[in-house]
Amino acid sequence: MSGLQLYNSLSRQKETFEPLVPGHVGLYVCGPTVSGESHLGHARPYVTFDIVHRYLKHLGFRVRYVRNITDAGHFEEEGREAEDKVAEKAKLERLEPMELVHKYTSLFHWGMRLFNNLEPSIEPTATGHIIEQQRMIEDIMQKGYAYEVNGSVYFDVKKYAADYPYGQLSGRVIDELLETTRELEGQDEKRNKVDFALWKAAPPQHIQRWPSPWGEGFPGWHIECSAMASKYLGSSFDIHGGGMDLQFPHHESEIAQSTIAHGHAPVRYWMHNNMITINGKKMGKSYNNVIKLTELFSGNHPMLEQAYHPMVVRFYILQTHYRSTLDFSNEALQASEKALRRLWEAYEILGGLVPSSTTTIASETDTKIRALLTELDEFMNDDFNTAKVIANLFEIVPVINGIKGGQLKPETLSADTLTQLKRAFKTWLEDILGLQGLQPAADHSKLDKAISILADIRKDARVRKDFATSDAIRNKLSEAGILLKDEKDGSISYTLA
RNA sequence: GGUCACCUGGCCGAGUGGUUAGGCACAGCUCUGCAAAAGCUGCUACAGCGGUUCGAAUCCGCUGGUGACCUCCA
Repeated sequence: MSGLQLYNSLSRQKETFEPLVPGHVGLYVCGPTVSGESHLGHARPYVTFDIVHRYLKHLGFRVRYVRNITDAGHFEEEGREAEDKVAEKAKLERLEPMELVHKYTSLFHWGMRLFNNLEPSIEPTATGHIIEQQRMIEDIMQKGYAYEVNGSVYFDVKKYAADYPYGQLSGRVIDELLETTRELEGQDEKRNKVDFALWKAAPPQHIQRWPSPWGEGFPGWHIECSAMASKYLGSSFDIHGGGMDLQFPHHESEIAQSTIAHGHAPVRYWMHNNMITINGKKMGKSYNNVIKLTELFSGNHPMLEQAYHPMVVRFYILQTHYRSTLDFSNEALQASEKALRRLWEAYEILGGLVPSSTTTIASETDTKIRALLTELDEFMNDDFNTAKVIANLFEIVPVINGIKGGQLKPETLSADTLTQLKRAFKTWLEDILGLQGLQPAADHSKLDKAISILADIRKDARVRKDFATSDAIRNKLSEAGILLKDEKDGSISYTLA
């Protein structure tokens, strides 16, 4: 078996992963609500589950990864009447709902691509599955766990809780929920405060609306995920992921709905990533402390000291375990940038190392490298501990640099280990962690030539001990953002700042 | 108010009851005309107070602090 252990939010412990269908994995992740721009906080689940996706593939599973686009607009109940988030924003921006949704979907995809997240297998939209959602609602009503009031349909949580275990995932106790003193307006229609809407009647001004057996309206908060997950992954599937903040009520409601509709719990393993915080507080719209991806990548935000490359952000996310909070700071991002540069440079250097012809008995270092590589699988199998994987890769960096810099003899590594090492770095950095170099892949051949001309002049000057000239060349290039390095072998290399 | 987490060295962060996580920063050294890079070395912490234990940052309790969820939220 794979030996993969993952933390199941449902049981609150690590469990051995065993797919329902051998060799196949069904993975569902709650996607974005495309009524606005994605921000740094949104980056976390999609990077996290991209790693899950990639690693499962690496283990040889065939993965069907479904990630929805919420484009129907969940309504909000804090005001007097339900209002459609999407429609509301559209009015402000004078856009058609579908136009708005399209714009932010595109922007979301743009961000995902920059993060080098693999595409999901299926990316279903809520608006594209109205029929499926209605069918599911009807089914639940027939089974007696939902009721209609004034064109809206609500799920009867109290009744459900009497017949099935409720609140397991989020640790809620139904009686406590019922007793909550919290008063929310516009809840008169519900039999109990804990009930949630499956279908909501659309007020006249509501732009998004669909005909239904209960009149014109739109789907409730949670039904889309259940309907689409079961359509594409089956009534029972392996892994459902999302942010911790979705555990309640979203995921708890999904479980209840699906359990009634299908007669059994929908998901075997629930995975939840922790939040990204900023100054210790969760980054979120309601806190008004978000940094949008466009701002992050451009540096155009009062809290940002500079722009951050998407790969830096990805790396920064991966340096922490996904179930820990991750605090944003310029210092942390900048540390990640330097670290990633060093790691990637070592990776490139590694590619150029050639095995020593000298045959030697395995050195201590050689043995250590092999051990470090072996551990990578263990770390990843232990609930996707990318932080430890990266730590081990960093332990290897001085060996690579040492061989290149001459501090270590080439025969320190056996040919076999070197081959393994090269393959491992490729596999782990590129395939599993999904990292890329920071240098844009643009064509630099002309720049290369220009620099090499300057480098030659500088070399001449140095031979003549005309250090004034040589230093001037280096310093001026440095001001232009081009850093020259005199290598030990007399060659000159450069990097772009 | 209820439920549940978390509190690690200058900063970010991993963590198993007994062994240096790692990164960034910093200091010294090697290399270098100088620099950069690289290498080596150093910096050894676990909120406080009790308890369990031969031994606890790691288990238990109390106190303090922070946060999340309970309402749309990744």
